[in-house]
Order: sequence, then structure tokens, then C-alpha cells
Amino acid sequence: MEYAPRDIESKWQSWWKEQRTYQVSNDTSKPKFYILNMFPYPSGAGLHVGHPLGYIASDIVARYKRLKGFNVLNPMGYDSFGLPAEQYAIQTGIHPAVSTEQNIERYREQLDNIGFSFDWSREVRTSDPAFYWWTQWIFMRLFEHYYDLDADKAIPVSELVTRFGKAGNKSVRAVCDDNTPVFSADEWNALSEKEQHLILLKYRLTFPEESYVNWCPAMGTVLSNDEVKDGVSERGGFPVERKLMKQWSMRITAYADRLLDGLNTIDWPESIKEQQRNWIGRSEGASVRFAVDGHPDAHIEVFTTRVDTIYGATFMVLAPEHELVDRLTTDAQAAEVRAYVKWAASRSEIERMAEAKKVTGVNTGAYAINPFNGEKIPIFIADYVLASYGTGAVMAVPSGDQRDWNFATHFNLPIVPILDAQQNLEEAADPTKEGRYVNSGMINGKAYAEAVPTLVNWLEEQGLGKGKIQYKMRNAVFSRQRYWGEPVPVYWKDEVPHLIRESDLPLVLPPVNKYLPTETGEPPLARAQGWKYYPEPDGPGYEYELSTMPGWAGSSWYFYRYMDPHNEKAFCGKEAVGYWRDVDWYIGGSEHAVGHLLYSRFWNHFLFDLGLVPEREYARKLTNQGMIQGRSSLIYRAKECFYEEYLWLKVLKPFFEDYGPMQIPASNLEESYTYDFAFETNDLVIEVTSWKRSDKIESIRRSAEADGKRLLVLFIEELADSINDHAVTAAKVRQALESRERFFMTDKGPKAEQLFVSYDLTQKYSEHCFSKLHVDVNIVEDDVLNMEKAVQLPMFQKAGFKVGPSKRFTCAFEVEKMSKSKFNVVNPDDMVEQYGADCFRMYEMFLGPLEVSKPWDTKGITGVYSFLRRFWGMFVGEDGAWLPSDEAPDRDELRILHNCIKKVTDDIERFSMNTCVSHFMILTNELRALKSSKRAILEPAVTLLAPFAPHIAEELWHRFGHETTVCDAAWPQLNTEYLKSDTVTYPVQINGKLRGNIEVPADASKADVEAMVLEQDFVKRNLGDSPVKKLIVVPGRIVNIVI
RNA sequence: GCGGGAGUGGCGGAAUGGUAGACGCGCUGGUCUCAAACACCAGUGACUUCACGGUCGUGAGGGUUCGAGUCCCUCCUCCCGCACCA
Repeated sequence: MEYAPRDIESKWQSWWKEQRTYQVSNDTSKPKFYILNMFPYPSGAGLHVGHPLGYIASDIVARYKRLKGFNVLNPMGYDSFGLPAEQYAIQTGIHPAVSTEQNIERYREQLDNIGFSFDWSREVRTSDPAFYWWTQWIFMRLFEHYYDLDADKAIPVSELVTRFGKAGNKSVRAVCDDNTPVFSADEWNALSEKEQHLILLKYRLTFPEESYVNWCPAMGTVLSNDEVKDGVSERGGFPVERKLMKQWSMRITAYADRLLDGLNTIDWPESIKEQQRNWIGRSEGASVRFAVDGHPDAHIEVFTTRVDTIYGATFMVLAPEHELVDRLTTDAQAAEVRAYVKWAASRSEIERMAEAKKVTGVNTGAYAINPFNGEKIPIFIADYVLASYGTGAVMAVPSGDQRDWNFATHFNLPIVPILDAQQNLEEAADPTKEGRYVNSGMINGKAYAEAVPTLVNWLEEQGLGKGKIQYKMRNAVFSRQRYWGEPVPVYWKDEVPHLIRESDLPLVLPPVNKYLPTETGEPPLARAQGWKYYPEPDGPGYEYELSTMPGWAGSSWYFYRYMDPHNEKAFCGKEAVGYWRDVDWYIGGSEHAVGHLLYSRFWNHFLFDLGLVPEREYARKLTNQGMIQGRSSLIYRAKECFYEEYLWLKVLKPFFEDYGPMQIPASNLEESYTYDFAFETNDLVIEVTSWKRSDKIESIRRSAEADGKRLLVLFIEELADSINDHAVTAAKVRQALESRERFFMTDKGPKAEQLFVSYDLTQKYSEHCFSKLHVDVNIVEDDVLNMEKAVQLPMFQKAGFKVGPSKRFTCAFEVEKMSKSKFNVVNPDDMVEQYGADCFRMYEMFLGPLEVSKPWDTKGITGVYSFLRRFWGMFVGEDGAWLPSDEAPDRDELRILHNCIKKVTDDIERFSMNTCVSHFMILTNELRALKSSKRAILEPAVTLLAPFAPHIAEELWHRFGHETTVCDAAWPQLNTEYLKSDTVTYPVQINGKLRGNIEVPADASKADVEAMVLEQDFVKRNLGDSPVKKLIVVPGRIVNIVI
């Protein structure tokens, strides 16, 4: 009986559902294993074959761990807030919740098709009020906490208030805004309630502030830094500008060090860790205060990582936006400086990128004083200094820093060497730290390691600076001027934000009449009718915060909700989180490296500080699955010049032999023009053009008459119609040549408006004769276009096809991203329909290592399909008979089985699913060669296969007589005894080159092997007379003879 | 420019320092079939040889080693990330 995946799979999928096979319990004595996929955004396009790759791999691990006796949590949910649903709502007026629900249903169908072991009773959706209740709850906790540097953790703001009341903020070491004033207890107590609130905002872990944000006018929203690429939005590629807006921020910078240190404790891909380190951008250095000549009340603070180079600072550069620019600029320079500031402000990010290498800047006319040697150095402004980084000012050391060197060279400023090891300063800066300092006052003669502390100590003694750690990372903007996101649980009273009562959670997204900003530019939530907060039932109503949370809010903690998804008392119950603790294995794309994966670590550290979660890092191990690329099919469409080349190659050559050389006569047309073809001997010229260009025909006709030429017009449309039959065109040419008529033109309307040329014919023509178009891969098989299906598509209406002798129309291919626009999307449903879910799962794994990007090629799936059929064939005969016997297995069969146990176990553990599939194939090939079919071998083999192909395994498992699921079988135990054989085959090398093999008893000693090897004919032959210098026997491995 | 990763047949890809190319696709030949598809059997890195066999071969070049796709050095190419970050 044939293997029939359709029947088997639907049967077991509904059985699993009935039996609740995949429902996971928290109440268990088993060890836990939590495997997690990054949850998807349910887009309208549905899944393509690339999406389930990671899900399949994790499903295999989940099922494997279950067979190994673990209680496995393998959940799935949806990151269901997001821009596409909202854009769709703007266009159609359909509420995003409605379209999102539909998309989720579609996703679910597709996922169910593949036979995953997800526990759907634990599904979460970030847009579900029961879920975002807790997102809002965590936001409230962030608002209520500040980061205390002495405790090195988050502490309630209420404690801060107590301390301020007793002693002011002098003794408080906390992360706060740079502009936080210093105050005493008395000063604090004298402040009004509002003033106190405003001060506290400078400490809270989430807070509103006026800040420059990446404003995307086309999308009407704010983007975070990682959503902006090259000055345009990552999604959609719209221009982004800097705009000052009141925004909620997350004080992630408070956790910079812990986020950095935590990276050393987790098993994540090095590239992700490196990207996060980069993003955090910790640099150690010193801040130094420079006095300004003639401005006793002003000073410029700079941050430098190379304080040791300070004696080489020959000028200073401020960002054009620096607050001191106006004050310091001398009258003589004022006009120029003002012009530069204005110019710099007008430049977009893209322009700045493009001109990064151009040196620009203006002298302010002012001088700063180097605190170490009292020297006056000129102050410039230039936009290579970023206002947003450090203090917006740098001390420029042209001998050690290339940008400073470029600037100094351009403006003719001195370049002073500061280390004796610096070289070629005329050509470039030399940033070396080697050698001894020169021209450097108190550190002359010292080395780097000694110089730095000397300088920093001096600065600290003098109160002019200190050692400092600086981060590139900024606080994270948390507001979006959008509708489809979590409402912020805050209302505004007297221009101060207040949290709503916890009992009023969740704050549900109100209905609005339109999903666009208001006419006055307020976010869509401003449209909600009567949406006000009443702190007291009878009191006045206050306006809610109108922005919503960004996409990363819900995804920053969702993994805890799966542990306890229906808890209405907490985001996750203590017991549940105490049992599941953290994610053992997290799988997802690397595109979230600094977005989701950094913010979620931040929230986790915060939740850890509050004692709400037990681990500092929530995911021990992370694997990035690679992309599955599409294999696009391309077809070649002929341009006009193709027809000319075609005529020349296929039609006209013989005529030119008969009718004399081709000449290209000068023309009477205004512009210079040559006829496409011309026959000297009988005054015929040929023009190739389109039916649509009647204007052109008329002018060429006049020109030909004036030249005394007879004209044959060949339309590309008529050529296209008869493209596979050269004789038709040849006849027309012959007729024209032999006639005396002045003018030849077909007036029959064309059928073909365009012509496609089979790829295998295109090499004969120039590349520029064609334009390449994507064609739907679903109507292409083996790079051959299915003409029946093709001619039904609009793009092939009125098309001609040029084919070769094989009569097939072939396509070129290209490997690129799988996307609708490239017509290379392969739908998993189609694969499952044709080959079954088990086959699809195994083929996805078989493609190659999970972490690597590779192209999808449907062709190869037949290999896996025939494997499954053969595997099935070992159990079920053609007549439907059940084949496995209860006979005892022999050594060979046991060796085959245990070899497979060993390989598959090892390979799952190291996440090498592609080789696992190979091992199953080998097992099947070898057992079939032995014509073996014994229960003692095949039953464990079914268990081994179960994580990969659960449906077929379940079917066979039940046919063995079991009544419970194969998911609860036990993973077969490896017995290494069976791997041993009686003899060992040694490859024998001579001088490292393989010369033959020798079979020896497994228990032969090294000396025995040596003796036997030297007896071999092929060894003697190869040795000749040469003496053996050395004989290496690696037991069980190899023999190498050195002569 | 900096950082990370990768270069192996026609293709996807295997190889704890120990027989390079497992497994699969494709291709070639054969069996079955009226025929095609499926299925089954055999072969398939290149060059060379009637054959046995031999020579070359993991981006390039060097090194370590009895032995290198694997380790070290120099370089090239591709992919990904970051990029006036002081």
C-alpha cells in the first residue's frame, strides 16, 4: 500500500487535537525545557517557505527533548500590533483589529498544516487587552523606579522622594538627566508639587522629554534609531527628518553596563553580541574642561578617549548646534558662523553621509585655553562633530586623529607630534600609543600606560576633569504617533504626567473615526470621543497620553506570558516563573539584533531588579536561522535592437551574399541617421520599427525617396509573429529585392505586441537586446516555462515566444530574497498539499545548516519524498501487509540502528538537522539493501524519526499496536557495543598519499597492524627499495608509512 | 574604514588534524512500460589509461605536521552589521 501522506496527516492532526497531545502542564516533577521562536508579525501576505524554517527546527528539538523526558514548553503567538495593519486601516477604514484577526487565522491555518507541537492554549497576542494590560503594568513600574548607582539596580522613586526630603540630592548617586539641578532638602521641600514632579521625571526610568526624534512625515510617526537606515525609514524607505517633539523615553542607558556585561554570560551568536556591544558603544576616557579666553564664565567640556594626546591639541571643534557658539563667536566671524550654522542645519542626513569626506568648518574667532599648558587654541565649528554624542565638542589632535588631521591640513593648523613613535605625519595622522611622549609637559618621556593616570589624577586634583565612561547608546524613544499600539497608561494634569490607577488597567484602545493624525497634527488617539481619565469619579476629567507604545513594547516581555498565559493577577505567576525560569533556546532572525534583542534584555534586567523574574538574562542560548532565498525565474523580452540582430543573423546574411555588400548611406534626415540595412546593388533599404511608430515611417519614407532608395519596412510585431519561422520574413525580403516597387509595408494588424526569447537562445545575441522580467516561479518547472499556464497571464497577452529546436521556452534564474514583487514566493501549503507535511519539514531541514542562508529549490524535495516512501515500504508491503517481524536482529542490523541513534542524537544536540535527515536516508538505504524488516530495529527507528516526521511516525507507532502517542515514547538508548565490528579497515598511506586499504581484526595490536601492513603486496610495490623511515599507526583510524 | 561570517563537484551541501565530496538534486546508461511519469539497478570531481593504475584537486600563496578543507601567517573575493562616536 502506497504511502499516502494526505490521509495520515489529517488523521493524526485531529487526533492530537482531540487528545490535547501538545498541552503543557506547569505542575510537574520533570525537568523543564523552554524552547522559543521569535513570534511573527501576522502580515497579510501569509507565510512563505522561509518562515517556518526556525519553527520546524525548534519543533524537532521540542519533540526530541520530550522523548528524552523533559517537560517542554514550545509556545507560539503573534506580535500583532504594527504599522502594516494600520496603513491598511487608513486605506480601507477597516479596524486594524479586524484585519489582524483575519491574518492570524490565515497564519494559524498554515502553521497547523505543518504539524507543529505548539501548545496553542498558551497563545499570546500583543494586541489583546488581556496581554497589553501587563505591558502597561510593566510600563507603570518603570515610571515608578529610578536607577540607583550605589545599589546598582532599580529602586522605587518613593524612596528617592524620602531621601530628597531629608538630604536633597547631593548624596544621591543615580542615573538622571544631565541638566538635573543640585538641591538641598530645604530647597526640595520648598518646591511646589508640580516642580517636584518635574524633577522626579529626570530620574524615572521612563519619562517624557522634549527631544530630537526621527520624524517620518510620510508615515506620520516617530522612528527609533534602529528603524532608520541611511537617513530613510527601514520600512518603506521614506525620508526621515530630525524634529523636536515631546516623547516618552526609556532610560536604557542606566543599564548600559549591565547589558554589556550580561553578554559575556549568554550563549548567543558572536555577531549579535558584537552588534550589541557596538550599539552600546562604551568608551572609556576622560572629560576635560577648557576655559575660554575672554569669557571667564564660559567653559567647554570635552570628552576624549585619548587624554594622553592633550598636549597635541592644536584647536577645538564644536558642533554647529553647540550652545556656546553664539556667545563665543567674535563680531568679525559672526556672519560666516551664522551662515555655516544655517547651512549645517539644512543638510539632511543623506547629504551629510554623501559628503562625509568633504572638510567643512568655520573659525569662531574665539580661543580655548589648554588647561595643561595654558596655550590658546582656536575654536572652530564643523559638522563632523556631532551634537548628540558626548558634549558636542572635541579637542582636536591632528597628529593622532585622521579627521582632525584632515581638518588641520585644510585650514593650515599646526600638527604637533606627541609620541616619538609617530610616523609620516606629513601624510596622515598616526594614532599609535607606542613610544614615549614628546612636546607633552608633565608626561614627556613617559609611556601610554603611565601617562593616562598621571593626567587624570592631575585633572581630578585641579577639578578640571575626571575619568569618565561614555556610551554611544541613547535613551530609547518610546512614543509613536500612531493608533495601533498599546495606549500609555498615563494622564496629564497640570502639564505633568500621572499614572492611572492600577485597577483601571488595562487601558483599552478607544475607537476612532479615522486612523490619521488630526488636522492640528495630534496623534490619531486625539480623535477618540470623550476619551478622558477621571481620577475621582466625580472630579474633572483629564486628557490621556495620546501617543502609543512602539512595536518593541510587547515583544520585550512576551516570553514570560507563555509561562502563565491566563493569569489575571500578574504578568506571570511566581510559581510559573520559578519553574520555567528562562528560555533555554531562543530561535529567530538576526535582523532583531539591536532592536528586540537589546530592549528585551533591558526590560528583563529591570524585572530582575524588582525580584519579579529569577534570571538576569532571559535567554541562555540564541540561534539565528538563515534566510531561505527565492530562486527567481527570469524571462528575456526582446527590445528593438534584438530584431535587427535577429534579421542579420537568421535572415539577411544569405541575401547580402547574393545582392552585394551592405552599405550604410548618409541620410537626408535632419538628425544623423543610418538605415538599418541597405543593399547596394538594387537600391533597397530596410527599416525595422514598431507598428506604433507611423510618424517615423513617414519621415524615413521621404528620406528614402530623396536618396533614391526603395524602402522595405519590417514591423517588429510581424517579425514577432513569425519569429520561429525564418522563411516567412525571408520571403518578404526576397520579394522586395526582386521587385521594382518603391515601398513595401504590411498593413495587416499585428498579433504580437511583444516578444519573449527562450533563455537558451539569448547567448547568441547581445545582452542589451533584452530586458529581463521576473516571471512567477509557479509556472516554471526545471527552468522551462509552462506555456499553457503562461498564456493565461495578462503579462503574456499578445506575446510571441521565440523557442529553439527543442520547442521549449527556457528561463534564466537568479537567487534573491523571497518576495511577492519578485514572483518567487513558494507557499508551504502547496508543498504540503503535494508532498505532505512530514516531507516538507524534512526537506526544509535537509537544505543545509540552519544558520546559513540558502536558496529554495523545489526540485530537490523529491529526494526526501522517495526516502519517506521507502521508509514506509519497510513497514507496509505493496499489498498492504504489515511487514515487521519479531525475529531477533543480527549484528549488521543492530549496527545500522545504533549508528543512526548515535548520529541523530549528536546532531540534534548540535542543531545539525540537515545531517540528521541524511542519517535517516542512510539507515533506510542500508536496511533495504539487507531486505531487513524487524520490529526490534524498526520500532526504535520510528521513535528516532518522530521529531522530524511526526505524522508518519505516529501512524507506524500505532500500527505497532501502541495506543498512546509516539510523542511519549522513550528516545532509544545507544549501545556502543553494537557499533564495534570484528574487523577494522585501515586506509594505508605512503608519504601521506592513499595507496590502499587493509582489513585487520579489531583486536590486533599496533605491532600486529604494522607487520601486516608491510606484508601487503601494494605496500611492497609502492615501497620499492626505499627503507621505511617511520611507520605511524593511529589505532582504529589510519596507517601512514614514511619513506 | 572598523567588526563579524563565509569561500569545497553542474547545484544544495558532508567531513572530533586521519580515505575530501557523505546524503540528496541533476546528469548518463540499464530494467519495467505501447509510451511517458513513477519505481528499481548501476555509474557520475577533473585529467589520463584498453585496463590495473597514475596525476591534480577544498579562493591564492606560504608555514606547522608523518598527515591540513580543518591549525598559523599574508593576500583576494563575497555576504552581513556598524560607520564623521572624539
